[in-house]
Amino acid sequence: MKYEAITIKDIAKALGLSTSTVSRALRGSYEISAETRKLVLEYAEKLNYRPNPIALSLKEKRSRSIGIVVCEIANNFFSQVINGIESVAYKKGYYVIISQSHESFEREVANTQYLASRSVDGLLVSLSTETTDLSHLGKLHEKGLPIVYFDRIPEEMPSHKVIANNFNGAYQATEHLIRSGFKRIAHLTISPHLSITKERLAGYKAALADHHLAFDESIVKYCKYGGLVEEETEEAVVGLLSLPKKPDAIVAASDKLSTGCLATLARKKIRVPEEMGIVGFTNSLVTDIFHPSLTSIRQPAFEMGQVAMEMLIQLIESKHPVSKFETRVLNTELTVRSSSVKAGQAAGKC
Amino acid sequence: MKYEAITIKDIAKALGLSTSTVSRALRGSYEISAETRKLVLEYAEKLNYRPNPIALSLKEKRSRSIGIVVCEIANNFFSQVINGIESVAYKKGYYVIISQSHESFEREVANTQYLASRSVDGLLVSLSTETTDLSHLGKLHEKGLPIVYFDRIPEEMPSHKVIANNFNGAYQATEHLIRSGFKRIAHLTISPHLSITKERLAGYKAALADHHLAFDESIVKYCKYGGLVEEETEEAVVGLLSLPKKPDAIVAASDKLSTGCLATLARKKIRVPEEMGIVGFTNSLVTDIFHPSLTSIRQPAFEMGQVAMEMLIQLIESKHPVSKFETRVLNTELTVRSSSVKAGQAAGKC
DNA sequence: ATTTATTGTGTGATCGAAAATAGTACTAAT
DNA sequence: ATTAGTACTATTTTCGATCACACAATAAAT
Repeated sequence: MKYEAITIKDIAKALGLSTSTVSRALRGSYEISAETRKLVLEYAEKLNYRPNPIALSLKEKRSRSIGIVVCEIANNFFSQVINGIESVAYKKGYYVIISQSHESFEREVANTQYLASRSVDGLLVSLSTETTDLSHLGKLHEKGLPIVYFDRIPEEMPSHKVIANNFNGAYQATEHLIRSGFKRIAHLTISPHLSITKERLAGYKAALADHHLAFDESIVKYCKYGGLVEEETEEAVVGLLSLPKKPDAIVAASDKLSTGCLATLARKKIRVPEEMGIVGFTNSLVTDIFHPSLTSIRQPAFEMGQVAMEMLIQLIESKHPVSKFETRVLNTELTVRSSSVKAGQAAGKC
Repeated sequence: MKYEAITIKDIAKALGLSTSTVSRALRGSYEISAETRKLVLEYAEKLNYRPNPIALSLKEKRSRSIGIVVCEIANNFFSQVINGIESVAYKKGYYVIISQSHESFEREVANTQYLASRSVDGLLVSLSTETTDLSHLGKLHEKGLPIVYFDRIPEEMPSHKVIANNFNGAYQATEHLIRSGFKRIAHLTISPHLSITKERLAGYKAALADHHLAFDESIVKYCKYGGLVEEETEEAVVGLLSLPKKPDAIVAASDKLSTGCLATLARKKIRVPEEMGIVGFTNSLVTDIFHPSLTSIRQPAFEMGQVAMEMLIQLIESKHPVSKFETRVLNTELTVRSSSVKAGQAAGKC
């Protein structure tokens, strides 16, 4: 059972022309007579002819499609990034193939290989939490496949990159909690080797230092799968709660960690923000209707997707091999809601 | 700048063999001597040879990949369905290409055309709200492309289909509100011609009828884009609130409608459930931490994806054209939380 | 009348892999 | 000695589209 499309041969045979004449007529080549062109175009239109992209890919070694590799699409941040990518791709006539690694290194490798061999013209990649070995991407880069990294980037790879200002985001979050009167602020974050983890941790530390609070490694909790596994978040939060010197606030470094944290605290009947303040990195659209509403650091996800796609197109369409690479840093945005402001305490004041 | 992979020709040249010998050796054909086979396999292994899927697709008119067409991936329900699809596809060695229509008929047509011409072996489709003309799908079906529809299905198209028991879901939701003491229950739903809208509306009506409540068309609000456009939901809810005979509860028919409804009520300072009860169709994982926590009808999204993919594989791998089609109906699940239960009122009793 | 442009169209190679077909070389059977 | 059979390997075609090149027909220039 297979779908059979109309080919250039069918048209050629039907009109008694050669395939190359038909091809040229369809592409509007100047060397074809107006009559023949009209004949071919009308017939092609009637039969709803579409050139076979597979054959074109094979011939031209390009496909006008690009591949996306992310850990999960069931995630506000990534699905918004993808929408940004698509908005630019659609305008420029590129098709987008989305694949998920589910935070598995093996799946990430399989996906990048598949996409590359499928003649995508370029890749947009955000690393899985498991990824430390980058050779699968290094090899593709060496072979000249354009790659732009976003969000979770490999520091040492020479390529265009787009990230949020994670340092600033975490700094803002932490400082906001300090100014709201919290004294012992924990950090709930992802796998320690990810770029975003390091950047956010650095911002968190800097804010503590600038406000003369001691950094305490014991209240930094790393969730290997960034909240993808629910129990992991619960365990981390419970771990914080059972410390002898309990924290009074948490900076959560991702969407799932923020919601997982809120949910765990609710189950444990910890009142937020009275007993525990929270600021979360999240791109959820429903932070308003959380209980309590969640003070959040929002990343410019849609914009990140747009910028990444624009950079990728620039690489793809560049006539010369590009060797000067750029890292774009986009600003985050703090929105104060109830989860970080105790009653009677005005936020923002010192 | 293009990625160059190793081909069968490179191997043939390097080893002084013909391409067909290499091809057969790689495929383990019996007619190749053990020595030659070993030589080729080892060399191919060393160079990390991978057959070019584009060339294979062109030759064999199949690609071991399938296409998904949904309106939006930034949606709990659909991203969970996709995960279900992927879980089966991965096991069976199929690749998955995801595309979004963003509720636009035009994009849906473009996506299906593109996927078909890219030699996907089959399609998994959930219609956009704009779609009424089905000829793009009809043509592909006639040409023998296997298609399985899920969730938003075209009733008249002969094909396998998977849906949730939308009638029952809406019936349960409505009946639960009635039993919780609500007297005038509105219905907030999607575009009227979608299958899910009709099924849910029928369930809603049936529950009203069975409990001797009158059906009132004026408190059924249709949101053309199903909540994709925020203002639309707000407008619908405000419309309900400004009626002379205001409803005291709402059954919301989708994820975005449920959260949009909660958010609008919060902004308007309407207390839920005291002034307005809500039950929402949603697959959100964070219904617990909504304020108030949201009584929900959950659809078996992951399972729906699995079933759809299994059905599609069955169509693809069938030796004979399939003409007997099946519609699988999966059960929904009602979880009672605070948004539908007034203080002092036990839910579930009559 | 012959040569030279110009214009329009056909032939065949190409992309990568697979397979139908065609050899070749050798052994075994008659 | 001739033929049949076996065990390999090579040649060529195929998939759909494009393009370099070849060539034919006509018109214009000599």
